[in-house]
Formats: sequence, structure tokens, C-alpha cells
Amino acid sequence: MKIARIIVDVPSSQTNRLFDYKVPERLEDVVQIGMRVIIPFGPRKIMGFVLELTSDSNVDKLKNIQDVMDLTPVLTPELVEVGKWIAETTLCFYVSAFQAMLPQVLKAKYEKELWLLAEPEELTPSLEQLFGGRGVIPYEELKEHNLSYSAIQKGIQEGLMEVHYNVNSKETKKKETYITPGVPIEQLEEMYVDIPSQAKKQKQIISYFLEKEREEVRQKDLLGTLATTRASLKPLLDKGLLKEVHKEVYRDPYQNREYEPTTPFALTDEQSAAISPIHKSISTKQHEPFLLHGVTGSGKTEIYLQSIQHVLNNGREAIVLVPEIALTPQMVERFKGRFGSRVAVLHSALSAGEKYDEWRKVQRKEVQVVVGARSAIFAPFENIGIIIIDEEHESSYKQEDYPRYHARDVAIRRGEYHQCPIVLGSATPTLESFARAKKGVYTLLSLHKRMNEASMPEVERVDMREELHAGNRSMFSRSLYDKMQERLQKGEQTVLFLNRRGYSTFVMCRDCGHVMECPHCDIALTYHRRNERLKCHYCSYEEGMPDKCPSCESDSIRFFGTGTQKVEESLQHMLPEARIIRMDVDTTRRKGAHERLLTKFGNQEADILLGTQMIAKGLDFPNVTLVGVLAADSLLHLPDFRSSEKTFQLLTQVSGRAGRHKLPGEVVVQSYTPEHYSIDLASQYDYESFFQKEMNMRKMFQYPPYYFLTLLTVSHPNHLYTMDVTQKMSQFLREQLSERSVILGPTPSPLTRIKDRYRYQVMIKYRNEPMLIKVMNRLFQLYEDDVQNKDLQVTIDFQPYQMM
DNA sequence: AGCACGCCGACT
DNA sequence: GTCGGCGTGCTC
Repeated sequence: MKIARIIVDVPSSQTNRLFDYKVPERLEDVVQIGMRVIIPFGPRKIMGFVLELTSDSNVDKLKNIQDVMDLTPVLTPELVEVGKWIAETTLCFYVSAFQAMLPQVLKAKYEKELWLLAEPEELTPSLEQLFGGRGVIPYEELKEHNLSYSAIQKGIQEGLMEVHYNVNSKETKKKETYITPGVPIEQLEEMYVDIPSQAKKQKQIISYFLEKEREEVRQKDLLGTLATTRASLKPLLDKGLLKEVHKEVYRDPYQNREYEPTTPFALTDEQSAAISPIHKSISTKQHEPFLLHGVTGSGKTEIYLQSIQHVLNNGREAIVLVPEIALTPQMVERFKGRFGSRVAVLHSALSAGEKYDEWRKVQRKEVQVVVGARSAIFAPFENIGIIIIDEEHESSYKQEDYPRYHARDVAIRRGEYHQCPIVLGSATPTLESFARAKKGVYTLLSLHKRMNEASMPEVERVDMREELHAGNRSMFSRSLYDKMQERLQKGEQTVLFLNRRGYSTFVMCRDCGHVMECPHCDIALTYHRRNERLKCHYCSYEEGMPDKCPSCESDSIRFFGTGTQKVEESLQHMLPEARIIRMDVDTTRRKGAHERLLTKFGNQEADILLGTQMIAKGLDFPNVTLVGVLAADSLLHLPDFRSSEKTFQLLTQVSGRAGRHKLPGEVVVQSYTPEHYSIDLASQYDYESFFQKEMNMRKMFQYPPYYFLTLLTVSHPNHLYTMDVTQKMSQFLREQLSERSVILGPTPSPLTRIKDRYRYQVMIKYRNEPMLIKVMNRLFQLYEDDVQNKDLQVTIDFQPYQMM
């Protein structure tokens, strides 16, 4: 007897284990590991993932698998193992890990229906009204009718009706109809003669196939070329001369685009030296992690491309991860240009259907290269030859919601399985990675020089306090203003960077200092100019703009801070002749808007590109010779131990946008604390000194990479209860963990209240804590009951990036 | 997570 | 009595 061991689609601690099911005879050759199946579970039917196939079970009364949902497994055996590992190391449910690895559309959808078994006359009047002459009704309709639950229950007991559970998958495959001869060509010729002469169009269609012995034609094309309709095709199909074939076509968002084919560039000496260890690792099938540290514009991408070429020549596959924000058409073009249709692209701007189609291309091995954001690390390849993570320092590689995995860790795990190299590339590696490279855990490859012998642009730091003392109250320093004007005269372009986070537009009373805050989240509300309303970014609470201060009744309540819109207005006022493009969430919301604006800027239809984080990366415009950073220190003062590192990374990235080609570039960094080491060293492009300095700070304050962090967050609507539970948990951790570990807290979370829930946290700092996962599991068990029945929420984040 | 079962108070 | 509230325990 064939038994399948299954993870059921019920994310709860009690069901987070394998359940055994019999494989019915008709499915014996169909069911495979990694497949989604439909199974009866209690009174209902749900989806489950087959993880194991065996022949015996400890459970005596087994139910049958009802049906399969896939014909090809959606998870390869390797990915099943990866999913289990994610669940066990990030403490999430198995089913949640598997869901996170698959396209959204493969998530099961459930619906409940009520089926009428008896004749309508046998029903009570209220039930008869409920069915209204129909045989099946959606279960939800019960709520609309004023029927008691027991009346339904009674009806079911009496056998008048029945509850049906349906399991569906949302995936749809786009199909296209093709027409092909239904009989051999000689026979078709004979039958052609028999077509009555008045059926002119039918004869035309058949001769179309006979002429060039055509095998298969798209129906759309056929009817188009012959200027006819399906009316004349139909009889031929009915008589069997021709037949229809339905073929799956992919929704290809890039299909109407042409990519300029590119050929490999000759590598510089530095590049050659960096690429040869990677090639060696590919050829010898040795797993090895590399850290490729190369200044902006040093040609890291070319190294990726040539390494991938080497992998493809070996008949293997490649995964390239790029931060979401850098996954621009320019970036895609570079890969499609080199590898054409062998590339699939996976990122969040695609529709669910498009994402599924790209994923299917990978599943069917129709492509060998995947370029995508974080979740592309789960591409179902089975013969991976290289995994590349570009801009390795980007925090978006860590998923900030459940399951909290880091793509870099998954990459290394997959690299070990496939025995292939992992390349982490960055101009500003995370301290963690650079420290590992120094220790020899990663192999360090360095590119110090820019290509085209371009030099890094000169950086001028402007002290905005001095500007104010000199009577300049505008948001542009005199120096930046002069330089922008100069660019306008010379017909060169400027990129202005504004860090939005530091510029949030909050509303404050100038008389008493009262700040408008969200009543549920304890954070400042953001002023939205368009409809004059105040919104909370965390819970979407909103209210109108007050005309009097609610605290002191003064009418000098105003909004403060600056958004890109405000900067644009001021800029237009100062430089009326400048053509400005603003890029922020508002102007790029519509599909394709991002690309259109960049193309416009690339075609020099604008002089100044003003934007937020989204323009900090990957842009490469030859005519840009000036980059302005409006508030370099706005990131520095966030409550985050990585703020210096983030500032250094951001300034380096932004500076890299200028003078990448023939024209030399210049950078102006405006700041209220220009002497801070991260601003100072970024302006000198001195990564090494920054690394040393920041490492000292981290050592002193016991932060990563010297210590590991784990963040435990507890939330509940009741304030006292939350504090109490968090207190007990921290006590438990102090008792269970080693004495050398530091347990901070409980402290209120930086966002103390979100959606009417109080949040407290405990931070654990440790160097070596092999029992941590076990201890955490035990902690979860202790509070399982409260989580299930008392609305308690407990989240655990190993190696958190965001402390909130 | 659902869903059934069972115990309890509130009502026709 | 019976209806419906909620706590408890189970799902191969």
C-alpha cells in the first residue's frame, strides 16, 4: 500500500506536522513528492503538500488522498528540504514556508457550498426561500438570510441537504487556439476535391495548409491572412479535416520589446583576476561563497554576465538576485541583451499571472537564467551552476514579514546542495559580509578601479548650518544652486536625491509644539496635500487637517518637513527654465511610469531628475555630471544601530550616479553634521576606513557582526497583560540561555501601539547560543494556549534588520 | 484554522 | 425544555 506523508494547509502549531494518507490506486503513478493534493481533513477538504512517500504508517484508519492539484510537482525534492529548513530555522509553520516559496496563484482557495438533495417542496418555507429554486448555493448566503444555524443542521441531519467543500487553485494558463490538419496531407488533398465549389472560403483554408504543407497555424493568424471568420472554419473542424489544438502561451511582459544583443566585453586585468576563481569554482563544481567588492562603475555586472555564460556553457542554470528597487528595465535589458529568451524575470511589478508564467518557464526548464528580487531565490531549477546576489548589502533581501528568511542564507544553502559558487556583489558590503571575507569564510574579490578609466566624482560637503547663518533659508545651498545653474547652461544633467524618511511631512503647532499623532499607533501623522488630510502610514487611519491646535487652540498649526513635491516647487521657482522630472511613489504608481520617466530623462528631455531612494541605484546616464544630496544626515538619526552603515551605503551609491562615462562628475552633499565619520568617509570613498571605524563601534556596543541579535516581539490589546507576558518571557530566557548572552528588556517597541495592540520586545545579544532555537521553541510551547485562545501574538526575528 | 461537541445561562 | 454563547480538543 502506498502512503503519502503530507503537510496540511492549516497554519497552526497543532497541525504543523505530517499527516498520513492512503494513495488510491488510480493515483499511484501520479502522486509524487512536492505535489499539491486535495485531502479530506476532519469534515472539510483542504490542500496539502506531499513531503514523503512510504508504504507503512502508525495510524490505523487512513483516509484517501482525494485528488492531485498538479501533474508536475511544484516543489523539487531539494526545495522541499529548503522549505523544511526555513521553517525550522526561522520558526515558522512548514506550510507557510512552502507557500512563501511558490507564486501567489498556487495558494489554495476554499469555498463552501450548500447542496440541495431533496425536492424543494420538502423544505420548510424559510429553507425554500434560501435556495430560491437553485440546487446549489454559496454557504455565505446563509448570513444574509435570517436563518438559525440549527435549522440548517437539522436539514443536514434529515438528509435534505449537504455541505460541500471545494478546493481550487487560482492559477490560470493563458491558452491560444492553433489549427492543424486532422488527417495526413495526402488524405487532405483528396478531401479538398470533395468540398463543394460554392464553399470558396473553405477551399481557401484547406489550400492554405496544402500549399506549404503547413503543420500548425495560430487560428488568429489564419483567419487574419485569409480575411475570413470562424464561420467558414467551423464546418472543416466538424468534418475532421482540421482540428483545434489549445496551447499554453505565456503572458510575457517583455515580448514586445527588442533587446540589443550584446557581446562580452574584454575584461580589464582587475576583472580577469576577479573572474577566474569564480570560473574555477564553476568548472570544478565546488561550492564557494565569494564577496565581490567593487566600486560603483567597476563593471561587476560584466563579471556576472561572463560567469553566467560559463555556467550555461556547462549546461547548468543561474539565479541572479537584484534588489527590487534596482530591477529596472535597464537592468533587465543587460541580461536579456546577453542571453535573450533564456532569461526569465521575476519581480513585484508583474501581475500575479505574469509572475506565474515566468515561474512556469523555469519549472519547465525553458529558461536557464532567472533575474529577480528576493523570492527568485526559490526558482525551481534542478541544476544550478551559480547564484549571484547583486547589491548584497540591501536590506530587502531579508523578508521582514513571516517567514523571516534571508535570501543570502537560502542562497548559501542551495549552493551547498548544487555544489556551485555564490557571488555576493557590492560597492559597500555589509559589515557582516566584509568581516567574513576578512576571516576567509568568503573569498574576497576586489575591483578598485572604474571602467573607462573614469575617476570617482569629487564630493563637496556643505554645512547647512552655515548656510542658515549666512542668511540662506532655502533648501538648496548656494554651491548646489550655482552648480545646477552651470549644468543648465552647459546642457548637462543633474540628479537630486532626497531621502524621504527624513523628510516626512508632519503637522506641528508653532505655539505649543503639539504634534498630530495617530490615536492607534503613537506615531506622527503624515500630511497629504492632495486632499488636505492626515494619514497614518502604519494603520491607514486618517483624519482632516485641523485649523486649530487641539491642545492650545492656537491657529498657527502647520505642516512641517518637505516632500519631493515641495522640493520640486521650490526648485522650479529658483530655476524657472529647468525641466524637472520628479520620481517618487506618487509619480511612479502607474504601471510602466517608472520606465517612461527614466527613458524621458535618458533622452535628455529633462535637466533635473528629482527623486527618493528609487533613483539611488543602478541608473547609468552618461550626461549626468552633478548629483545633489539634499539631507545626508536624515538617515543618521533613526533609532537603528545600522544608521551609520546605511548612510555610508546610500551616499556611496548616490555618488556613483555621476560621471560614469566621458564627462567628469561632481557631488554635493548637504548636511547639518557633515563632520560625521560616515559622511566624511563616504565623501572620500574610503570603505576600508569606514569598515574599521564602524567595526570598533559595533564591538564597543556589542552589535553585529560581533554579536548576533534576536528580537522577540509580544503584542496584545491589553497593556498590562502584554508587559506581564513579556516580563515572564525575558525571565525564562535569562534562566534558559547561557550567562554570556545579554537579554535586554522588556522594553516598549519603537512603535508601541499598532492597530490598538500594545507591543513589547526583548532583544537577545549573543555570540554563541547553540540551544537558542530549542529554547525559543519551548517558549512558544509555553504560550501556545494564550496565542490560540487569548489573542496573544509572539513573533521572533533572528538577525532582524528592522527593530520595529 | 475550522469545526464539532459539550457545558452553561437565558429565554419561549 | 431548547437556543445559542463560548471553552476544549481534534483533524491522518
